[in-house]
Amino acid sequence: MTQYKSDFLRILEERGFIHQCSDPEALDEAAQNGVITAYIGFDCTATSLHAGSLLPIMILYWLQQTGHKPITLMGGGTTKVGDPSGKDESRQLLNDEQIEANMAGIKKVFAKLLTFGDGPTDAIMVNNDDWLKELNYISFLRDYGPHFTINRMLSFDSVKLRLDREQPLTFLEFNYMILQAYDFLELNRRHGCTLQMGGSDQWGNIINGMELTRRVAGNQAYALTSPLLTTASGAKMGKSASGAVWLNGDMLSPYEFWQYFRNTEDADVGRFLRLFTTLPLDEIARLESLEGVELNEAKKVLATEVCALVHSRVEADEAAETARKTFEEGAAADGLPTFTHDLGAQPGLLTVLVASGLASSNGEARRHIKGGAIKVNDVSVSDEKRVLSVSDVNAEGVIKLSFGKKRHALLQPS
RNA sequence: GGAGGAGUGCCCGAGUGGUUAAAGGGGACGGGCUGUAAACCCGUUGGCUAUGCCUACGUUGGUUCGAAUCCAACCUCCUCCA
Repeated sequence: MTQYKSDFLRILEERGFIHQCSDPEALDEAAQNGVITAYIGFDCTATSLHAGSLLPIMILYWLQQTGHKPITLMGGGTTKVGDPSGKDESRQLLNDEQIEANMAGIKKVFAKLLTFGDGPTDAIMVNNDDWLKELNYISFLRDYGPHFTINRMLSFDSVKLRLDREQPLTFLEFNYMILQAYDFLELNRRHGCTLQMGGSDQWGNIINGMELTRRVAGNQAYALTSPLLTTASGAKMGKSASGAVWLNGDMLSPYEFWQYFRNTEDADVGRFLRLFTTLPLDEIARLESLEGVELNEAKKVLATEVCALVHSRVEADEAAETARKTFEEGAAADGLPTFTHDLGAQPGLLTVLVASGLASSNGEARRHIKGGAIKVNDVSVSDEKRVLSVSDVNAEGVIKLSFGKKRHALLQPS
């Protein structure tokens, strides 16, 4: 491993963010001698990013913390075309208003970790639609087509894999590479951006952009990728029982977000602490050396720290406290997901479970009751005809519903 | 343009006239064991106003008492030929 001299690369290296880097020595040099401007591209297909995007966001965080300028590139233009990589169902195409709304939602998370503004190291958010929509096919081909050889494009893993497996690769997809490369060039021209970062699966695309920038603009540029993030047991990052692990509070409560990280597998604790928190490395080393039950303490620290970064310190502490009451005291902590329901008509448990979001249909609720997964005020229920009434309301004025050991909701009588 | 093959539930994949809401596996969820972990074992894995009804095997029609299964057209993909 290279011994990096710049703060930026040294920190990324120490914390496990680096998978590949195009010219480490030169980039290290550049990062020492001045401000580098770097970008990462993000999808804007939803109003929030999810946990899978946390890793690139943290890279941008460290970039800015070490005195450089982050650019968050929103793929507004590419979103309009639709991502072709999903084979059968082509993603629904979004219109300008939706994309606009999504970008606004996503920016809320960036704003928690990055400082935006006009200063030399302030972050900026740009939308590739700004330049992609202006492109003229013929002049684009003439200006940039000569810089890409099919021979070379065919040699990229992303392409080779598809061809080897005899899966179709459409011309549209094939062109994505070029559009992405063009983004890099455009950012270089507009903002002096010299580094693109991304997941290891983006390596080929990034290299293309780097070379295009060098050929057309004559500027040295760099590529840096991070490892593809999966849990120790191989699952993709960012899915939980209740769906995607959104970063925005209005999509997923801080408490549920906290729970996601609290449930990290043992084998991932150290890695995640390095990647997703800003704790000093010696502190992390201490935490990950804990064993058995004690490691749970490290998981709580992990959950609270990540939650504090993405939401706020106050919300993180509240989430930790809610979890403590719920799991360590078995109480009905008021920070649990809460919903209101009328008890006047003595609603059936099935209906209420669906209303709470713990089950998505009566049938599912029924199965869960049969499977012994449902509790009302911590008492198992086996009767699917069970009805709720005011007599079920506990001393705190709510009814606690549980699905399994981990998911709870409070019913507030209305 | 010609000749063949394929399209099944979240995914992979069996089924080739009724007993099929559809084998098996994966994933996911729940239970057990634990530490709100992993591994392992067990269970569940269309919907509903529910001894019944509705939706579902690429799409639309047809044959039949009855179709995922047979027929026709169409759509999509793959292979070979031109």
